[in-house]
Formats: sequence, C-alpha cells, structure tokens
Amino acid sequence: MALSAYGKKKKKEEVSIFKGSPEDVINDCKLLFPEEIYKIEKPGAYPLTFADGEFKRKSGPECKHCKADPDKECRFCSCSVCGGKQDAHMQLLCDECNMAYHIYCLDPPLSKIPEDEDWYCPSCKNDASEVVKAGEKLKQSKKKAKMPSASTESQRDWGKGMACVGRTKECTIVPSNHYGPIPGVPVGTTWKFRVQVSEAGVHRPHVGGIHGRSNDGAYSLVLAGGFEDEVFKRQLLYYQHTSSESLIFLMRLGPKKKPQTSTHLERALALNCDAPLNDKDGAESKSWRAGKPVRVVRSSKGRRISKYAPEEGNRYDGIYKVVKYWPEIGKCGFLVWRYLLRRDDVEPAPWTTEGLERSKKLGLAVQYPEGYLEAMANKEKKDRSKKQVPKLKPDNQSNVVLSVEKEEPAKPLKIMKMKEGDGKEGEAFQLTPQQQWLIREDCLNKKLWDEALSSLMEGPNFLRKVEQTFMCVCCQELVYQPVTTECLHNVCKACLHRSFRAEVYSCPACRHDLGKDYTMVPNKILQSLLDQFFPGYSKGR
DNA sequence: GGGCCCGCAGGG
DNA sequence: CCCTGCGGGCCC
Repeated sequence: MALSAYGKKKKKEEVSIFKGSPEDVINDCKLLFPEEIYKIEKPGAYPLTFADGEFKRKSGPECKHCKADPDKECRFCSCSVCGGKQDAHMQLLCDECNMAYHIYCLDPPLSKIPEDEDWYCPSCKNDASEVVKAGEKLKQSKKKAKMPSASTESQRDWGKGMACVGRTKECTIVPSNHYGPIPGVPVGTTWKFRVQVSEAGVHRPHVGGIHGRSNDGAYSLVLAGGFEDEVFKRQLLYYQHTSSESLIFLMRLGPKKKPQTSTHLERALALNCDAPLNDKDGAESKSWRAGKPVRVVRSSKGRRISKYAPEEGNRYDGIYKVVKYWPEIGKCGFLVWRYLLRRDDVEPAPWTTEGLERSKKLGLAVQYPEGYLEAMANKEKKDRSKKQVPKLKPDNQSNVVLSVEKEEPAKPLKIMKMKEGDGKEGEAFQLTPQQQWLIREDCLNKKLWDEALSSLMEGPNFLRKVEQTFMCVCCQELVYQPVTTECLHNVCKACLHRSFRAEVYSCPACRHDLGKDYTMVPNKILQSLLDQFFPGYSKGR
C-alpha cells in the first residue's frame, strides 16, 4: 500500500533503498506530512520521490496531461476516478499501475487508509478466487479475459439455463479414451442434455458428434439428425441412414477445405475398422466384429430423418462397429466419407420389443439435471400467474387454486418398503425420487394421486390404477396432453378442443362451465409422469 | 421459428 | 496455446 505523492510515498524499489522497515517509512511519512501541510502546499506541482532515505521533490512539472496545473482536474496525476487533487492524504497509489484513488471514490469506498502493505487498484487487483493456492490447478484467467464476455458490455441474461454451463460431475470410472460401454450405464439410458451425456462419460465432448483421437480411434458418436445433402451450413455434414441393425454415418469436408485430406475425426473413426487404414480409397473389415467398439447416442434432434431417434433427449443405444468406410463424391462435388456401422451389443436395442421391456423393467426415463424440473415448474408457475389470473370461485374452489401458488413444504411420500425379495411378484411398485417429486408437485391432482398411490403395494396393479385414474372421458384412453380443469378433471387437450369447436364450453366430465375463453394449458407434470409410466403411449396421437 | 452468441471440453 | 464443434437459451 502506498499513498499518493501528496500523501505517503510509494514505489517498492524506492522504499527498499530506505534502511528501515516499511512501517518506519509510514511513520516517517505521518510525521513529515501532517494533514495541515497538504492544505498549505498545493498538490500537483512537484511530486515527491523517496530515495536514499529521504524525500526529495522532483524538479519540473511531473504531469504531461494537466501540466501540473493545481486547479485542473487530472485523472493521470490525481484521483483516477474524479480527477480531483484535493485530499491528497486520502489518495491511495496502486502498487501496480501507480495510479491514484481517493479512498472515498473507490467502489466500495474505504473509510480509512488500509493498513496492508500493498494496495492494488480495482483494475490491477487480482480476484481472490483467481489466486492459485498451493496444490491447486492453474486457473484460466487469461482465457477468460479473452472471452467475449470480458469485453462486451452485453447485458444479456443467459437465463442460468443449460446453454452455458459446464460439467458438475465427471466420469472417472473409466478414462476418457475408453472403448466400449460405460459400466453401470445400460442401453436405453436417456439424458435431456448433452452435458449430462458428457458427465456420464458416454460421449464426452460438450458439442461435437464424434469423440475420438486421430492416432487411436473413435470412442463415441452422437447422431443428431443433420442437414440435407445440398445444404452447406457447416464444415462437416453428418447424415445418418439407419436400419435397426446398421447405420451409415456420413462426413463431408466443407467447401473451404481441400478435398482428399481427412480431418482427424474422419481418421479416428476409420481406425475403428478392423482393416489397415486407407484414407484414400477406404477399407473394409475382414471380420467386422473385431473392430473397435463405438458407443452410439441418438438425439431427439434426429427424429426428422430417423425413426429410431428418441422422442426426447439423448439416448445411449449401445455398441456399434465400423464394417467399412469409403469416400464418395457428393452431388456438389465434395468428398464425402461414408461409414457403415453395425450394431454389436448383447443388450437389446431400445426400440425393439425386448429393449422396450427391458427399459421398463429398469425404470429408465429421461434424466434431467438436478433441480431442472423444479426450476422449470417454478418458471411455469410464474408465467402462468402473470398471464392468467386464476378464476377464483366464490366458494370451495378457492383453496384449490391457492394450493398451486402456495409453496408447500416437501413432505416425503410414504413409500412402503417391501420385503427384500428377488424382484418378482408381490413387490410394491417403486417410484423414482423424481417421480415422487413430480407427483407431489402435481397438486391439482393430489386427490387422484392419493387414490392411485394406495395401489402402490399391489405392484404392477399400480400402473393399471394410474391408467384408470387418468383416463380421458372423451376418448376413453389414457389422457394425452392433459388439461387439468378448474373442476379438477383431466381431459386430453385435443378432446377439449373438439368439444369447444362444437361450441360446448363445459367440462366433459362434470359439465362444469369453463367459459368460452378458457385457456387450455396442458399439465406438463402429469404428462411427464404418464410418459414415464407408459413409455411411448402417446405415439401416433 | 431462426439467428445470435456465450460457453465448455477436447484434441493437436 | 490454439482451434473447433449437430448446445442451448434468449431475442427478434
């Protein structure tokens, strides 16, 4: 720490000339420059330097900017914030850049001169969180400084959503260059976001369709749809043509790159094939199963072109092998590498009957990041209360509506633990924590859920009960995109629409008048639960 | 609904 | 250190 030239002296190297301790210097300064002196001596003209154990005035005007005019404000030789030359004894000098700051011009302002030896101004000060402590990894402050956010003054709210988050966990049970399945991750496991897939270790790149190394091979692929052949949106074009047992993976070099040279990712995937690498003509394996295994993840974004893509999120579909790869000249004259991959996994593919059963048995449902659904539900609540003031009925309805708005303390659902058995009949139906939470959250249907939950002990019968409880009175099927009415009935949105089109504006279940302008908001929580209990039931509706 | 743009993680 | 990528959310 140092005071301005008009206060205390500074500059480490100069101080080091002094034979005493820094405290001595400070004390000396206090004696030498009591406050009164500053008032008499106009600051600015001839700054002091400290050398050979004593203070000396530099001759001539120091500041080029204000020509040491004592009446001129100057942010170079005086306070960098206000430019004022007053209160020199309250001006701190930065030990890095040597600029002066009034203690009261700082943000937050200081009430007195700090006692620390060193002081750094806001622009030179290192963030304490950036300081690398012993044993810690180096932090990337330089990198951050280069990031757009450091220079742009964009006030954009990124929503604290999933757009810009990093991993919170990392898969450590296998190395990042691990081939084959990730232990504990069954085929059919589905994650909402790519970050989660990365966290699970199934496909590590945050963005990017191939994970591989050019001198080793490819570990995993994400099939996320792609662009039509003619479209030149990106450097690489991925396109998948799938059948249940095999798929063709396409990579094309963008127009800016020279044809013939393959990127490291193309090379990586080629290395998986059980054949000597040939990046000119391609190659075919002698025994395809002997190739290196590739984990394949299908994303819901691929639905447009593949019927095997999941409805939501990213699903691990198992191990594939590269049967062969070959270059082709595409329609537009660019080189396209095609890879024929074939499934080679003992676990059934998720879309087969066998696979569906297995997923059901394992209770596989789309996994969301921790707190994600809660956040979404809260957001929805807010949006809804902003958009639509709930119609309050004068009588008994009011507390029902209130129960949506009121935050109820989370009570654990009573789940009866069943006897430790081998998982056969007689076992109670097990709800995942997420399902429990969703049920609690679906407060409009509390009564109905209570009723259904009473069948939990009856194992598979529970699902039948749920199906019964949430049957749409119109179509006599499990409700799809259910609208939970103010009279607490669940009807498919489409069915309700049909009724309204026929100019019937009442609840199909109880004839309660909903009003012509009733807004049909599907109950997403209920939908999510039903999707979990009856995977795929909404298909084709 | 499509662009924009920040961010991370990975390989070289 | 550099560059890049079939993310994802917000704004227009």
